Amino acid sequence: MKKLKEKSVPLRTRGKRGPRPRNSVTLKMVAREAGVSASTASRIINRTVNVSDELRLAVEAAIAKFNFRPNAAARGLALGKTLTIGVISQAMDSPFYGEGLRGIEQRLQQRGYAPLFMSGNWQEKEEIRCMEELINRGVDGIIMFAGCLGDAALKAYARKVPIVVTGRLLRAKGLVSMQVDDRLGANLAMRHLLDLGHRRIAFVAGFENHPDANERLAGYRSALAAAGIAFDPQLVNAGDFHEEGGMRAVYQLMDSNINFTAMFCVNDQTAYGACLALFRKGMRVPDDVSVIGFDDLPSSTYRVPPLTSVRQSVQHLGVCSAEAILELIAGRKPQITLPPVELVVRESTGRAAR
Amino acid sequence: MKKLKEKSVPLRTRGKRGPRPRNSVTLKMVAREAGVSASTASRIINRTVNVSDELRLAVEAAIAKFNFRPNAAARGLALGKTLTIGVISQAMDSPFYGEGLRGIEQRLQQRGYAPLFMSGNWQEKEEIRCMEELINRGVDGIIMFAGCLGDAALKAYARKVPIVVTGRLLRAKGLVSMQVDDRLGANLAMRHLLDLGHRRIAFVAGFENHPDANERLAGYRSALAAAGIAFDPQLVNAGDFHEEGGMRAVYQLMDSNINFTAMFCVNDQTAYGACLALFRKGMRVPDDVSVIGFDDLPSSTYRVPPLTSVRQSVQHLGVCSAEAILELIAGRKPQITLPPVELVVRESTGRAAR
DNA sequence: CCGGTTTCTGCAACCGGTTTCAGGGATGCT
DNA sequence: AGCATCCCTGAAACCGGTTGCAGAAACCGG
Repeated sequence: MKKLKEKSVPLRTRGKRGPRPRNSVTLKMVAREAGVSASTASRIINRTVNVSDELRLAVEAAIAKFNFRPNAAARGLALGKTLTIGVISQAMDSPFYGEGLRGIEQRLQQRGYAPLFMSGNWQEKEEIRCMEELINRGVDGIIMFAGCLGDAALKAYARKVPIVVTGRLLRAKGLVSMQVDDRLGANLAMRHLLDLGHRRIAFVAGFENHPDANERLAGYRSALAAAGIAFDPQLVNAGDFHEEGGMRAVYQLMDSNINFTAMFCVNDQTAYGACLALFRKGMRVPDDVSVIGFDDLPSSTYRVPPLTSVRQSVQHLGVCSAEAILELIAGRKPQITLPPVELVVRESTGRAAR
Repeated sequence: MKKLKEKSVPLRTRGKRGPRPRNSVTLKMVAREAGVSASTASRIINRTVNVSDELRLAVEAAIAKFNFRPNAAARGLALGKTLTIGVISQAMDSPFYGEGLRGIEQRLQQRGYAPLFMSGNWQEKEEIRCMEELINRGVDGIIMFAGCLGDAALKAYARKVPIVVTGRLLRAKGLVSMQVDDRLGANLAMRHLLDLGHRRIAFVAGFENHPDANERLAGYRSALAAAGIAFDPQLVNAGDFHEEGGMRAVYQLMDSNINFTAMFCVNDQTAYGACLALFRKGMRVPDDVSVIGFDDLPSSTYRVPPLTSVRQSVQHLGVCSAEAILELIAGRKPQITLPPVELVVRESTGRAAR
């Protein structure tokens, strides 16, 4: 039975193995066509070393002829990198995240990277799942776009893969964080309302422990203090960063007969909800109540009336975070400066009524 | 100088090659820990064959101990599949696409697949770039979510990789298409306006050669015909599926002193623009002009006033297309039925004024 | 007690690239 | 001419998994 003493006989004669699902134009085929070895072809493609013009042209011709494009998985395996960046956001259909994701995609594409998006749906557990999945897939870096994962967990992950996180400030090795100046933005908004003569200004907050939300609340309070107006807790309502939260806040204020002539909302979506609730209650914006948001989403330009907001260019934030993760991967210290927040005055704010 | 006649001496003793960027827990390490070979470990992980309970437990323990997760690139290379689906849309920050993408992501995730999103920005050239890039990356299938790539090119790609395309109907091998019933939707919208007594109904169209847009226009015309109203080309204006197009249409109509009491817009974003332009012109919605959209984007619920629209559940369309691509990959014939379009009456439409 | 199955396991080929190393040819210098 | 250098190029190891094949062990009946 042991007829083969020579066990290392090559099995190449064996029939084709699995199905070959991809229409594979391989490097070898290109090399053979050009009359060179695979190594040389690879070197020409990656411009690793100089080769004679003759061979270069031959290989380039073969590539063009076959329309060859190197297999990304194989290259990723060999190089230990995938040219893919994992991006964790909360929901793709949120206008806020959509804009940021667009910025990320745009910048990454310019550098030959592709984003792999995953959504955490505002749940820490889901975010962890995303993290693990992205790491398995061998992404070269991860952008955590305004997530709710704890700082400690994030730091732990940062030891396995470069991470950029937005919406909070955090220092750790292999991690870069960036946050817009929420407090300044809130101050701009409040100063605008105060300048218009408003004194009873309501604030619709976000989730309790959300860093951005807290900073904006802090800005609200400091602006009031600077204007010599006492802080009235009745004027502050919890929201959820969505339209529903804005609506609930308005109903609550009005049902409690709390007086106010202006509302500062933690983000634009909240402001949209507030506007709708005011409309339902028969109040006109801005004649009866001024409303101001935060983020300046693209759609805010087209609201009726167009919404006054604090612009933070979420798209630009996306671009910057993409830039940062690439720098981090390259082993450099990212030196990113976010554009300043600015007030965009439109038609949802006006002089105080009384 | 030729001291080695034996050229096939293994080079394993050579120092570590490239940097090893990933925190690599490899299959081999797990296998060694469990006291088995890599093959056995692989078989246990994939449940390819039965192995003794003893070994199974040992391997499982080792996996847990190291928190091992197989490298996706390597597995993809070996298997010829990547558990990744390419998704081409036009822009991530569009509420329309955002919703669809969310549906796709949701469904794919349940099946262990991950979506790789790329945006074509409404340009055929970009879509081609996306296609090529996705194919290079070895995605197992591609979902083309309402793109503008030509039918012929699409069919050609379908021979290389399974494709699902939405927004048009197309028959080809390895390709599945799905389209909502635009004509019926347009009919529903028009019947609603006609029932409210409107006779001069403007239509804001989309791009010229866009299948969805054309179908909706056809529905507009057929509904008019059914009601015995002559088609007036003056009432039809070109749009761009965005707010700007809706605004331009309103300005054009009013500057030309063309009479109308209602507007049917090719999609919700166009309707948003129309509402804003009407507001600027001092017209009230719905008292002076009724406005109806198409898509029923989530934000339409929160417009002031809330927008009447034709619901097509873009998210569900996303879910269905994800379902279809998975079926296609599995070699089955997808049998998908889209939910019917339906009219959602809100407050932007009312009885005709005169 | 022995040959024939059946079940399990390991070796090594393979996926498609990248990269090290060594060898050959051309060139430079004495 | 002789020898060290430098530049190119190809063979083969390697990335981290999967899997065909065959050998070993366990099981079975006669």
